[in-house]
Amino acid sequence: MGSSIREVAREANVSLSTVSKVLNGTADAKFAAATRERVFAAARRVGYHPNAIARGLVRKRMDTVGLVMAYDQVSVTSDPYLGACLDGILRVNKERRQKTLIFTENSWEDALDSVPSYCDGHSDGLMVVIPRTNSAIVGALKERRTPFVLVGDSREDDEIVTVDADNEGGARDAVAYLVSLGHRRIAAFCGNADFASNSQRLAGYRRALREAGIAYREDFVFPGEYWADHGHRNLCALRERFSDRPEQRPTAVFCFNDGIAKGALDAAREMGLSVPDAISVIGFDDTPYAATLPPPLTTIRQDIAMVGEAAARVLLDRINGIVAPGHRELVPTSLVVRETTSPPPAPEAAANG
Amino acid sequence: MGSSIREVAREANVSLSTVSKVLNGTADAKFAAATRERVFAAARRVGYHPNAIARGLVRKRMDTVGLVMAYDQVSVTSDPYLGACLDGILRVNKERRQKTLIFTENSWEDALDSVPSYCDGHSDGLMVVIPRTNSAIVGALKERRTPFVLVGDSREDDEIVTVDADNEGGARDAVAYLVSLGHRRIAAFCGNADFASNSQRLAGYRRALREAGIAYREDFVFPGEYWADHGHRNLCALRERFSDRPEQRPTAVFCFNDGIAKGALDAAREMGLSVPDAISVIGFDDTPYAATLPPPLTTIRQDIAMVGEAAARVLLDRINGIVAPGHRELVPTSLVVRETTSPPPAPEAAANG
DNA sequence: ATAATTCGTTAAAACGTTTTCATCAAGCGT
DNA sequence: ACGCTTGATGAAAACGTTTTAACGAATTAT
Repeated sequence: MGSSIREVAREANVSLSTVSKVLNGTADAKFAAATRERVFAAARRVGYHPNAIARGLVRKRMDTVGLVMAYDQVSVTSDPYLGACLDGILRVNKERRQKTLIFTENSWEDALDSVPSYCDGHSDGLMVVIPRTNSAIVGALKERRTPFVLVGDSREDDEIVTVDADNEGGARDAVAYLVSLGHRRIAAFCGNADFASNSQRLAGYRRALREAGIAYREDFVFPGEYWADHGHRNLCALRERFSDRPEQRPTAVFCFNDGIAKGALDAAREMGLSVPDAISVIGFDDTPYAATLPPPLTTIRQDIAMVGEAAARVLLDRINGIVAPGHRELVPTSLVVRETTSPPPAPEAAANG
Repeated sequence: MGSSIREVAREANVSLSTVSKVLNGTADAKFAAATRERVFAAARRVGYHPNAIARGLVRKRMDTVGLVMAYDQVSVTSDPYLGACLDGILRVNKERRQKTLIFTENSWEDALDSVPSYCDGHSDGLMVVIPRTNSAIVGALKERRTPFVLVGDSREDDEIVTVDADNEGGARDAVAYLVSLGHRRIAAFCGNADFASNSQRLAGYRRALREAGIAYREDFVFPGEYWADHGHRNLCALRERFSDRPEQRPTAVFCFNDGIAKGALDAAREMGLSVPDAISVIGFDDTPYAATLPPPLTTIRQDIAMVGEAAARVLLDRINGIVAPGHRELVPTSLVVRETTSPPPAPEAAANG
């Protein structure tokens, strides 16, 4: 807008290329101090600032990265994951002088249709926040040249780069902590099967058991969704399932998120089951309300803003060729011990001791 | 990226311009059905999608609008205003097929330096979320050609367009409601003087008094900031100021936001002053916690997501020349009556009746 | 004194589109 | 038959930069 490089050139009595090179500090060409001064002065005089589009066209760089989010109803206020992620992304993009372009869709089908538009050269790369296992969109993205990273997914694929919280590691830590307290029979209350996080948390659960030399039991694993009522329902189901053989009953349950844990806590209270004395409960996410539950929830904290930061950083490195395809970045989680976990009840402790 | 219009032209055996016109459905030129079919087929075959940058360069339109936010610490998660606003903006931009470009800054000084970059042609227009009265940035924006709207400001200026909640109207409604309950002596607990909302809420306060034929009294207006402790402090100051003439004491207080109201409520409780029996309190914003305060707060609701929607809509209309400079859009507020307001205590009622 | 190098600068191509204007053939009215 | 419109297409300019390759002049080396 405003004034073009032409006016600067005319004003400074030099050629277009001279203006461009002086202003960009191009290394290969050295100009006389007088010339440079003249160019600078002219540029200032006419209020020149380069047009990003023209520059982008030739440079094939817009210093802009795209953020693709597709939820049923995208809302950064109502979805704490998106909000935190966005915060992290904005933070590093600002620091690295990148503009952030936002694409929101109501569904992944919509997103699939929009892939060509994401890859139209406007963004130098894409961050795709995609908590569900969704192959169609990934396939479509692979076919285009625009580099991208998957956020909230950590599938193993030599061609793509992913950034995610270390769901498997976190789950492993959760279960290992229960084991360290003396628990041997640990149930798992799963989330939605089509969420990438779900399979990873399940993998972490199995790994912890394996590391502890505890056999994996199908009947300790309860499918569900990432909602409180599934936690409630599954604790009931668990009590029901082992009603005839209480000595077989799990003494602890690893809930795949804090919502499920909350539901389980509610159910326990209703059944008169004391937590953690009768049964230990551990969650995942460390959502804000985890600390305020009765009792305050032991859980695994994942810092989503940090995931956002990592995503932005990795994408930029990918664009610049520093990170190669196949890179998987995991943001560490941490165990937050509160009041829903304790050693298993006495009979169990005796059996173990 | 991918394939350019050239390949399509070659593939379809037509000229560049033919491809462009057929694909864009340019009205002025009519092509033979066979030709069009050939072009479409070729485009599909080579997976052609136009390069947004090249197109933008000639069209001078990127179908992209910029969002400028500068807070001490920009965070859409921690600042409910930004988050809600962003939600609204994203909603209408998606609907209107606009990309949203986000610029965050740590301060308005930084933003001032970045104005040229905001106006580099990358965005067709800007939404500037600027709650404080800040003339420097507005002046800088005015000097450039990029159209912009101010969000969270409603200054009167023939050259600029603004979008904001109707702070003045809401404040007027708040005070008018107190008047309708029978109050005649109504105090005002103000927010930060440099916030645009503050002067408008003050104006609304004065207008309501004027409309009710009540004289404006300097000693009823308490300066402060948009924080709870200022509400606390000011209620104490109010009691102190009128300790020697209780019959002159305000019977109600209009707090310029819910935080201030919360502080006032706390102070009243500490002083053993019953709300609303001894004194009525009304807030502004209807923040989520307003309904959970003891007692639940009567307040003015402002729907910030709607402000965001209006901002996006108005900016687009401005870009398209539908809205002219000088336009001021006010998003209506609404009174939410809860339990902190009632008619003034008996002596006052007797004096009035 | 001539060739080779360096220095400071510029002309022109390129980036991938859209758009303006020109072209050519065919149909049409007179 | 002749100019005039209409219909279908293409050539070339434009958008505002960056970049490549080249230029002439001045300096240095031979």
